[in-house]
Amino acid sequence: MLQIGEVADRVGLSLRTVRYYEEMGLLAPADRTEGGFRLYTEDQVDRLQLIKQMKPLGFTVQEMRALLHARDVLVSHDSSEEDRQAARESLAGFASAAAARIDALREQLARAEEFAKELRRRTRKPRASSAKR
Amino acid sequence: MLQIGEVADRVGLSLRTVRYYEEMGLLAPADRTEGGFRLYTEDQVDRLQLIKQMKPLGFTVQEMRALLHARDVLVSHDSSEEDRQAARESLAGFASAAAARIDALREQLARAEEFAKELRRRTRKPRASSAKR
DNA sequence: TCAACTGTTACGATGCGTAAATGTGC
DNA sequence: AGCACATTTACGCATCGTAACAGTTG
Repeated sequence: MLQIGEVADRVGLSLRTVRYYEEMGLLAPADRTEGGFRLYTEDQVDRLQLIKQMKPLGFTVQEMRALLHARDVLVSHDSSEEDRQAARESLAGFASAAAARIDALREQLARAEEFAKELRRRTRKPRASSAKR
Repeated sequence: MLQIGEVADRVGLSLRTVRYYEEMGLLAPADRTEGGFRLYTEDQVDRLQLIKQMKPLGFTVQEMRALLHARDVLVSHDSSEEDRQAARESLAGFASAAAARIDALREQLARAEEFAKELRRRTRKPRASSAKR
């Protein structure tokens, strides 16, 4: 069982963020010490990693909660086939959303590269001040 | 001279965003009508385009203001050589920051793709329920 | 007992969205 | 005169950062 500091360190999130995700219902600590310190299992560290992977794709916390719920249903061994089916559909939705966002990211990247290039161009001191433009 | 709606449309920003950037000191309208309507020049539209290009790289509004200021110094014909030099250094800093963020974006993209793939994998209904894991 | 860690609470920053009530332009 | 467009003001939201102050752990 790990304390929040260890967990945050390993996943690369701040304590605040971990607590925030808890507040938002993404993951509650498996246990607490007598004094109230949060205690986490390795599984929960994985869950946090998953969350951290989703974030850059711009999913909101609510969406992440939904996705995690679907995952939970699929992972659990005692969920009905209907639930599983719904969960799979939910995941499929997220998968295509993720694909769309990845495309957007790719476009962003391309434009950002253009921009950076332009920036470097402006940075170079013009030789003979042949003011073009 | 264009009104804010035209400008926002052409650049692809909301009115709110344009006004917000003004509030933050990124660009003031070149003029106003008698009644107070903001009026912009084509140059200002370009400036907004530039701002819009920077945003995806995660620069804060303050950073954008600094970068735009540096650009202004370089573009202006009556700025001292010291100012120009400082501006070039500032731009160089932004250029390397941009490069770093582009690298980060690229990494994000790669991980996002992994993630999406994983998501699609979970989505497929397992054939004979050979519960692996 | 001390240092390092954690707890809760709460206010702040960023970047806008979104009304509400009103005025302007053509 | 009408209707689209604009103005200011202001509150709301997501996602944390950052104290402040107190308690816990080893």
